Amino acid sequence: MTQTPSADAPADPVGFGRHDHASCIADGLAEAEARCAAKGLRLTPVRRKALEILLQEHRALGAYDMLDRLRAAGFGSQPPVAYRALDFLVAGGFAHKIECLNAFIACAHPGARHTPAFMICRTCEAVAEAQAAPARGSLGKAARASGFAIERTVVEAEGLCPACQGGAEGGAGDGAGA
Amino acid sequence: MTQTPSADAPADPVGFGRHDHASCIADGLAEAEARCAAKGLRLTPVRRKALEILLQEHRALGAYDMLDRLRAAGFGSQPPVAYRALDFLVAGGFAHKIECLNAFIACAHPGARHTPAFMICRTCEAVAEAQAAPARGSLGKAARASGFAIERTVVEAEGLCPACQGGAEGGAGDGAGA
DNA sequence: GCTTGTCATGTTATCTTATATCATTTAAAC
DNA sequence: GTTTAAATGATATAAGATAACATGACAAGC
Ligand SMILES: [Zn+2]
Ligand SMILES: [Zn+2]
Ligand SMILES: [Zn+2]
Ligand SMILES: [Zn+2]
Repeated sequence: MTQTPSADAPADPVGFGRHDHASCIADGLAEAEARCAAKGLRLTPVRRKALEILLQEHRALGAYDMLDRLRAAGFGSQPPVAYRALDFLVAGGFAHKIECLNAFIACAHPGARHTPAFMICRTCEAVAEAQAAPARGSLGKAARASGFAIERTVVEAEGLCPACQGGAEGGAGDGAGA
Repeated sequence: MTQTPSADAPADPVGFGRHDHASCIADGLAEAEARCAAKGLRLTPVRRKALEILLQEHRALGAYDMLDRLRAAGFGSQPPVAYRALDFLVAGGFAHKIECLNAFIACAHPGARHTPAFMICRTCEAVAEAQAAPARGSLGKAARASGFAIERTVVEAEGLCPACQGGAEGGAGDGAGA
């Protein structure tokens, strides 16, 4: 990674808009290799390939899509192959699961401890990862008021990415963003 | 409902702690009947029963759990029976889907237009619904910065409810709530 | 070198969640 | 009463996920 986002930095939603995507992939893989080496984790061929597949696109891939691609790359072809690789990547913080899609995406801020939030375009399926601080807003207020101890948060927003708002698919150019 | 929460009201997470649960059910059903009558929706027997089943507990029920109970109540026994009833309830705002559980729960604030947030206890599975304003916090900031138009948000927090924090299951009494 | 323990992979089977489709019934609209 | 739309019944299948067990790779210890 060429940047090291701090936990408090405003979100940097790569994924919408142009960027040097080749370096997304290269940086992501390099970062993963370095972190695995540092932490004693084993980035085996199938795990590395799974991460590379996720990094190739800024959208979420279902486990069976992943399985198809792993099979095409010469790895095993049974569901556990994909799920095990994905479990490793998620556990290590190299990928996230998008709950409302039952699908997986490479982490855009690896290395930093963070609570991700996702913006998911319902038209082109692009997904951008932002930083959330849900425990600081109204959710945190409700949790404190009721005595609930938050351990993990899922924050996902469905809507339209900039590129998909021009056409006939949306209508609400401003919408809930306010 | 005996209360009419405004969109800005701080969350009122019924579900943890004691309350008059009989009125949860009665009020929920009455509210649904009134709203269906007002909006021309048809709260058929199976839909009404499904809502009653959801209202009976402050936790999320899987579609197949729902199907079992509907079957026990004399309704059809095939998956679409449960999914159609649940789809109706969700579309009408009488229930919500908890994405990280693939399960459904009765809405605790029916009538009010709201963006729900859920606190889910990983031990006792209790679920409390609070109000979220994710578009106002860091997610909204990221959306505005990138031009993303939010249409729907999923906000779910996993953790420990007050009752489950005493025992050996947690440890982090303060934790991410801050 | 061989044993042993650990982790990863290969494979089979099964389970859970969800939807497509078509026939039939019911209820509203005219 | 006929038309029309919505809801239900029923069959089949798709999609997502895990349990269980056998096999293989590899390093530590002897
Ligand atoms: Zn990129
Ligand atoms: Zn991330
Ligand atoms: Zn109650
Ligand atoms: Zn609600």
